[in-house]
Amino acid sequence: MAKDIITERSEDYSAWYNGIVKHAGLAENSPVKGCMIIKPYGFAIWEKMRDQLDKMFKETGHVNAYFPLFIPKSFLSKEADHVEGFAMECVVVTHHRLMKNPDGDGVVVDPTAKLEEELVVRPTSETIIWDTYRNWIQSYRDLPLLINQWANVVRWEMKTRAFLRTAEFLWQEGHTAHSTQQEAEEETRMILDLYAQFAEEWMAMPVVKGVKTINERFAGAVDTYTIEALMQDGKALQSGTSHFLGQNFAKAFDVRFLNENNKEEFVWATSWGVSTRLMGGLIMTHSDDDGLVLPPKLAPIQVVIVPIPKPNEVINEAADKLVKELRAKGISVKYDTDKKKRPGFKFNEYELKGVPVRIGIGKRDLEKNIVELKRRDTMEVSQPSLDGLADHIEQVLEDIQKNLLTRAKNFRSEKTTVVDTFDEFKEVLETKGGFISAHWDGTTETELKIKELTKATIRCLPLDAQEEEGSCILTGKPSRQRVLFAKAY
RNA sequence: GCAGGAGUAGCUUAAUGGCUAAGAGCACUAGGUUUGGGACCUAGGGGGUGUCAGUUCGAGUCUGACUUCUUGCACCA
Repeated sequence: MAKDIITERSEDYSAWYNGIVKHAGLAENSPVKGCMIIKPYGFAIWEKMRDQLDKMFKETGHVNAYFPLFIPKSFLSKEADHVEGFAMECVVVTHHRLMKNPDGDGVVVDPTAKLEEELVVRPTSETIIWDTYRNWIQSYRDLPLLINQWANVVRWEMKTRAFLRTAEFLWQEGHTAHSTQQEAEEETRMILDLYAQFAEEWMAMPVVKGVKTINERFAGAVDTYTIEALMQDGKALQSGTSHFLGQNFAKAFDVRFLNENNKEEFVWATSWGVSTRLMGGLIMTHSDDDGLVLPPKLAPIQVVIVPIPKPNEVINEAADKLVKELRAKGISVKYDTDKKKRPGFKFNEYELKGVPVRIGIGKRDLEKNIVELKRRDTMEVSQPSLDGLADHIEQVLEDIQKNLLTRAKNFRSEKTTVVDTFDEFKEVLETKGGFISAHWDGTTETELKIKELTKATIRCLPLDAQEEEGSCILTGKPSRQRVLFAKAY
């Protein structure tokens, strides 16, 4: 049991989360506030996410490119809403040289090396990209332009938490240009579906697809779509966003094209992204008091084989055969032959790291032609036969993947409450948490008032919401559909 | 950013302002004995207490600034 190492969830959820990040070897703090070092095991998980998403982007016609980290300060001022949204958290480069401190040790900024134009470290790349697209787009024949980039961005946040909100984070940002509004809107929605599919099929993290309110939408967007997930502590996590940008950036950066009728038009744009924040979502969707729990599709090690009590010729033979068979199926497997560590230690360590399936092989097992199999999601132990074991393990991995999603869906259902009065709303929020489905009169004023009174925000207007006459829980004004409230990360 | 709390070895932590030996457990190294859920024995190595400055005969213990983490608030993708 890892309970001596990690604080239990019920005791202190934040401490538990930090404990997982630290003790599962995902990340650690850096000397700079809000920045983190992603360690090899954590990065391996991110790589799996990245590779799959990258594949999905390419399958839908996108290509990768890379735009620079530094953006001329003046670019940020071109789209009014966009500036306002990001101005508060931009890191600015003002000088390009250090010098020996004339008054003592160390180095100081050389005051004579001031930059002509200050540079902003990208908080997102719309501005540099649209400045570039102006030159790339002349005709409808140049469209659509479907580009993605994998990059780091910096947003100087006041309050940071590993993966969930860091000053620097890794993400992908797609930036597309289209000749019609409809096509751009379809792109926005297509990517939203892609994100949702990824979240559910790969992360086993159920999400609600929806539209953001005006108040919550991306600075510079016409519409922001979101996938919202529910964490175990009842708080929501915005896990990915896809924006229909209209012609806002095209106008700000003067990106026009000649259409088929030889008429000049501004192009239509989208942008969309998911980040290392997904790692936080992954942790808080599945993990438990024994450590990380990973869905097999994202686990760097899917199966670990532990010789009991230690490797010997007979056990090695059985293990090597199994390793070979599993690898042939594309399953990543580790045979832990470390003689210094006893089985019990290894069991705990791999449970802490979230390895989905553990196989224990001992002399007694081999005599009976079985092994010991323990699955991480349920902690169930079984004794499958050595015959057809690789097939069996493959099945178990699929089952774990499925079970994690089902479990998370059930949790979300239990934690989604429909309320019709403000008293109920507050009651549920305090005692139960989770998503609250309620009527809202559609005004920013009411939204902000509810936030002020309860700390809950409107996570989204779910896309699958039924039209339903009702009255706003706060003002009693008429409403046509329920929206989803929650306290959020 | 504001208000509280905290920073001692890789981790968890001990040490009324006082003998320039900052103690331990885990981890690490060597050897040995063990081995079906975090083994045990023996012998080792590692820290000058987040950083800088100050008070003091004397600072891990007190003061200030800075820095990082953390809780709450504010802010925010």
